[in-house]
Amino acid sequence: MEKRSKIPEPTVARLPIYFRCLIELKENGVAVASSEDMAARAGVKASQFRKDLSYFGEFGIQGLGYPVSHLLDRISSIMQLNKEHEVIIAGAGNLGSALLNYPGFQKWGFKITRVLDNNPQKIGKKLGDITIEDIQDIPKNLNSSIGIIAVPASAAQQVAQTLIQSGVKAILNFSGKKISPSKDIVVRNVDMTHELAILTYYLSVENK
Amino acid sequence: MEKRSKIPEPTVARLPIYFRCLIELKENGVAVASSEDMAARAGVKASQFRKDLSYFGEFGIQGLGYPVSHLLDRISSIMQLNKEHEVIIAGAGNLGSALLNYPGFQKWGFKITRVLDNNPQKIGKKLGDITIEDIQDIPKNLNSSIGIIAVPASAAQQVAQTLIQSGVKAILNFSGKKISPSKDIVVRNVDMTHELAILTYYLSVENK
DNA sequence: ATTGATTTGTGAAAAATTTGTCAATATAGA
DNA sequence: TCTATATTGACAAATTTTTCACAAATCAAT
Repeated sequence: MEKRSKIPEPTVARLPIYFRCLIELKENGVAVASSEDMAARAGVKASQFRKDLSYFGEFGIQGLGYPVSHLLDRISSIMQLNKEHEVIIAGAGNLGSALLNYPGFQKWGFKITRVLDNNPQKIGKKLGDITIEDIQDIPKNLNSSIGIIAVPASAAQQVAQTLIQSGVKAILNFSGKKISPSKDIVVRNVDMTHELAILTYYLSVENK
Repeated sequence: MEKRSKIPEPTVARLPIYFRCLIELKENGVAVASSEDMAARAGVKASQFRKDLSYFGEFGIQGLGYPVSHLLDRISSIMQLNKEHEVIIAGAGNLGSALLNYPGFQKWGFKITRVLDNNPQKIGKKLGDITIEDIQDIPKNLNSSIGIIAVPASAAQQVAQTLIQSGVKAILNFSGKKISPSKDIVVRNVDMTHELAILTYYLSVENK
């Protein structure tokens, strides 16, 4: 595992889409799918699907198509979805709770192991099976490499630092506040307010 | 309002980032900011910031920079963030509740006016100030142009249809299921599971 | 074994997006 | 008023990403 550096990021972002399509096909008992089939399901061009895969190897059979099960295994392995990942959620508010119970996570192998907060009212309370812990008391070397920031914008940077200190290597940030980049830490930002704003922009151009 | 068609979508997606930076600058009492300042805050190159703005007009003063307040007004108006937007949430589960209380929405002028569900256990119950309504009973002509889908994947397509029938023109879809595109309806998908998968991919290439 | 119908993988072309550069222009100070 | 400094807006170049198009490969049928 060393040479697959320069994969375009749009390609990486499409892999989960393909993964989802393949699961569906497998559940439907489809054994083989052509790039046209896959592309139609995924909402992309067939040539794009083939090009995307080509960065990782050759998975198809010319004249036939792609063996669903095999391709699923391969993409699974490329994205590391063949193993379980422990995830820490920082922020036991509405969003944190929603994420804890988000059905998709478990299905894809993401297991929430801890929920943190700094509110004394919440610390010690249970959220499902999990007891909310004081974010201050978090040990240094956890083996969760993924952290989710579901705290208010004002606390985001501080929380990020804490997570990183406890060994988190990848952060999914819902706070809306940009986190100043740290070496070797991968961050993705999801900003739901931005998404709504993008919608209203397009609404206004549609009704030109 | 008619000619601003071909704006690159990455440009549109950056406007909310600029918007957020400008709010911060204004709150800090900064009157003028250069493209360098703005770009550093937004995490982009200065030339990109200027290029992005150039699609919409000229907002800066050469030798000086951009008057924060004026630029804020302009971007506000371009993105329609100078008016309030009514939003319907479909799905009164954990995610729906989280979105209802999401502090960012109100601040940017998005007002949740209705929460819908199909679960008889939930219909009639209150969620904050809002009474959960039966999604079947929704009238045809609401003046909310934005709907949020926060239901399980299996129900997503059906719910989308219902929302569209009641006048929704833009959909923010959290279900993970692709919604088959309808004419004149803008859809954006947020898939949190995909985001985690993208993180695990990058984790594995980082540790190459 | 040969033919015909498919469909992949890929190199090259096209399109889209980002970045660099600089003339034009505004401000502030002498 | 003139000069030095700063910074925009836009054009051009560079880079990235998508799309095209076709040779090579596989299968099924004769």
